[in-house]
Amino acid sequence: MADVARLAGVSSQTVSRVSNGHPGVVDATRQQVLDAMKELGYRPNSAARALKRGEFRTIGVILFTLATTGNSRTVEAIANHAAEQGYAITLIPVASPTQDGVLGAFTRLGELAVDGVIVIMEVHLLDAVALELPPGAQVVVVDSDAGDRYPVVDTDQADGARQAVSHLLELGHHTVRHVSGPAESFSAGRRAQAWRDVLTEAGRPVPPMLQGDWSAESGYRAGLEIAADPSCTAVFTANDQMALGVLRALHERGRRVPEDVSVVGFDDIPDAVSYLPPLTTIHQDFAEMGRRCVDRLLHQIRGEASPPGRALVPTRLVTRESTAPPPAS
Amino acid sequence: MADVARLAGVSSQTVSRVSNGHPGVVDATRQQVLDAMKELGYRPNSAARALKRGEFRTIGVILFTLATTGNSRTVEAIANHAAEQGYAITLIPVASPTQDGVLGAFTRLGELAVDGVIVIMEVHLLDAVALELPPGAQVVVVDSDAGDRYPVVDTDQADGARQAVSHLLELGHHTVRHVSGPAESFSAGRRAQAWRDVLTEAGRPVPPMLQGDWSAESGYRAGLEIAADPSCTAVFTANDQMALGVLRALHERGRRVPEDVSVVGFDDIPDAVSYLPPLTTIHQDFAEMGRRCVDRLLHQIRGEASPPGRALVPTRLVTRESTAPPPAS
DNA sequence: TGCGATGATGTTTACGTAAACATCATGCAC
DNA sequence: GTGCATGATGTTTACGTAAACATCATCGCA
Repeated sequence: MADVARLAGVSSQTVSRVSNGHPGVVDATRQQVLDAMKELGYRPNSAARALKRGEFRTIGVILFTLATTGNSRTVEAIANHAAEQGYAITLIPVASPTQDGVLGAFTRLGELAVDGVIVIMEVHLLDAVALELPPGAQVVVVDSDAGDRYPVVDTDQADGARQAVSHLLELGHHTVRHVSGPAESFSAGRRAQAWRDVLTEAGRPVPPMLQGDWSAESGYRAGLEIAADPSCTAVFTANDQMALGVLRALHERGRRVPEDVSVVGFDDIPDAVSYLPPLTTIHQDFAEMGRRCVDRLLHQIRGEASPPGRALVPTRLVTRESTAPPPAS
Repeated sequence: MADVARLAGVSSQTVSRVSNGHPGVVDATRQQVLDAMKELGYRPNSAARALKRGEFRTIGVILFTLATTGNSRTVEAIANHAAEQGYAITLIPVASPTQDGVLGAFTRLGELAVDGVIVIMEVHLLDAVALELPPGAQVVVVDSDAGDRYPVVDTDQADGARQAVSHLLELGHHTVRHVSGPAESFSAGRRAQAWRDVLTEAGRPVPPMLQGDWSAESGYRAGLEIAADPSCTAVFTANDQMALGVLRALHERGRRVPEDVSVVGFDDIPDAVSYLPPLTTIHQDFAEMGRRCVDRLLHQIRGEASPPGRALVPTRLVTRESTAPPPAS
């Protein structure tokens, strides 16, 4: 910076003013400075900036994995929206969903250059360790059981699940089986609860729930059980990838979809339209989710009033070919 | 830090030594400092650290999208391995594969607090703009056409594609059609070239190539054309998601896989085993890829000798049920 | 016993920036 | 013409840390 100032024949403070777009610099001077910057290939040192300003213009995102489509799409949306707001995203992967893994991530996090953190993870896993945030850092939690401790940005999981199950009941199915996500997932829990609620409200029997882990493989295992149950005519899976596994199991066991069994997924990932058959599923608006996370966090960082409302991000049913009325039997 | 020093009754320099794990501090003193840190909730300020040390311990990853499975898995592997090395990952999403989008990303990048950058993108798109890196930042390019300008970490795309096509020929197929990735993708180009080479070397006809964009939807469109070509008995798609679309199209048109048509994908994403039928594909080792990217970049950052070899990350054929000998005809 | 070597700890300084304050020239009102 | 307001630019300082150097006590050995 000093070099630039010397070359432009001004003080370093004027260089600073130009580089930050402050007013009160005459055009001729500004141009001189800009020329000098260019000639010397000057880039402001972000560490020094951050030190002086007391903020990093960076948001940390802490999560277990990018392997589930929902997570990676959420992260992408967060990154895009944050970039628009002039913030960068730092990824904090947690090696494993164990205390050690989380602890390691948070130890790193404590020293990390972030103004705030978005947690895409079950909060109770955080409780296991002292949540040592960088001083002054804010937290927003995605789709989790944060209670009142942290602001939460939420998708309307329950409504989505209700739409899925209702859709199947309206088609005439007597009841619906559910392949849920992992027990520790709050989202999975809410989808399962809504499934139970709708059946109960409709006076239908609630068949045993099958437990998966979001992966297609786990869906396949659940699907084998479903295929072995001739009374089952409708399945609601907690995400699309598990639905893919269910479809495979049903196909292998000779049960046709949707003629014999209807299947509804959750997420509406781009691939779902290409499943065999194309999957009826609950569409999630990941972009909106990312936007809300970032907006909310920035509000907090700036100490502004509590962000506008706690409305849930809506979901909607997308009907494709994997659902139909039950067989006449 | 001064507060901690005061409370512990030592100098700030001793606090610094403890916080960085430097030797030469007696255990009793160290413990006092640690206690004081804990009591005051002290966290080192990473901006000041970075300023003093001249490095950020952060790697930037610049890419278009996390929506393709390959990208998100590569990023995850990079993040994990970087974390092991004490480095954080900053995501730099490029809004769109246009000059404006890339330019915007690089303008931000220029001011970003990173020691190096991993580019998961076609280099020729970077050429459109002045590649203004933070001073001293290093670059590693993934699977791209960087020529000699940047170090490249590469998967053995060509070998993978050769394995795929050879496998089909060995099963007895006369020739193989190819659904490629987007024209601007270097990886896609190499897979397509290898496909052409193998067919040519075997003295087989090279049928017209079909162009996709990595998405299942584009695979579906290509699949419809393939289904309309009764002479086609074998397809090699440049990734698994497009293979999913091809499977759907073939199924809709009543062409059985693998009895009528064999299909081979590329990537071996976890879902591929659950496709109908489970997909024969080329396995990529994304974890190894991520590791090599990070190692290579850190080598450069530290100014160490040119990293060990430029060996390609190997690929391997995973045979499942989507391939079989051609119909007797 | 004394002296140098060793190891523990303290003091000074600089990293690059931007806020706060100081200075200077210009122009306008009286 | 004088004085003062205004706007442009320069000077000083502090942000929190860690390297370099300085100091001090202790211990072993002649």
